[in-house]
Amino acid sequence: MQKLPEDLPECLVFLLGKAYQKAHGDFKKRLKPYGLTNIQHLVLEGLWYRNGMTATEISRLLKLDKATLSGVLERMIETGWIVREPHPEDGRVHRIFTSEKADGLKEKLIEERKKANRKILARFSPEEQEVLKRLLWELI
Amino acid sequence: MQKLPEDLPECLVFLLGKAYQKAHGDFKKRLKPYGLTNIQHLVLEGLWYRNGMTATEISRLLKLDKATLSGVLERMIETGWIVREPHPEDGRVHRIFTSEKADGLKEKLIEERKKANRKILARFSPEEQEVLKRLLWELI
DNA sequence: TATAATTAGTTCGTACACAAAGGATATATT
DNA sequence: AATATATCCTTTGTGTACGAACTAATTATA
Repeated sequence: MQKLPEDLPECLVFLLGKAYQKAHGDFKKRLKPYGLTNIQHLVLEGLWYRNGMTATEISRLLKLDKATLSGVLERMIETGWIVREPHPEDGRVHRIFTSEKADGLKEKLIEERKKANRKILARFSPEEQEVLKRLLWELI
Repeated sequence: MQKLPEDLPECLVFLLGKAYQKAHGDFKKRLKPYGLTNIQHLVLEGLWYRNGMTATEISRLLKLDKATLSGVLERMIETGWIVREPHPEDGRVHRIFTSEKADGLKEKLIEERKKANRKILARFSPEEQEVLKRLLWELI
């Protein structure tokens, strides 16, 4: 990247934004052939971890805003990645399950994420990889 | 953060997203009293570095999509943070300048960014801070 | 000099982020 | 039972992010 204003390149707010922009963009391209967005992929990974969660549980687990999630889930139902079933005991709640279409692609989709991750990390030594992960994890 | 699916916590795509989410959210709160968004603040910093840039130059310098920038600049003109002047020699081009309102708050606004940055880095040792910055920088 | 290619900027469409407010249902309190 | 409170989820509004198509103006080429 070219020269930047003042000490902006020292600023984590800026650096994290651009690093995220890059990683997000790379992964986005990988998912495009599947017709999935990054967030939709993340929701699937959440459901493969624990199928049948409610929207609120998904929101908490993946730190996704519930207002945002509402629209994401709606689109994923329309495109057949997930199904929604009413909760038998609580009329407010709907439980979310992955579809057969999604489950059929599970291994491939998880592998795409891992590939994207490996590509990002490829430029670092194993020690650097661990440090970076640890520091980012501490930020969260 | 609570327990997460599979090896997702190992994934840089995910970690960067959440770290960005956090840093962005913190800074956003700081800027709220000024009526500025994060991106608008970034544009001002860019202009304080080199006033009179065109939209395309700002876009390249700060890695902002030109379609996105178009709307951002429009709102910043409406709210009086910047002014736009036609280029005397090239009819396609408009040059962007910071307003007096913006310049009057320059020191405060830059200090807010630095404070946000220091808060993020506070949990790390000086060595860790440098490593984190270097690794993120290499990603970009 | 007519035409092609390039460049600056806008507009459109889709998706996400998130604050705030609202509707529906469930539970607790009186 | 009636009211209050809490929870689940959606809707609305504003601000990005970005691909794609488009206009207008400029420059290069035949």
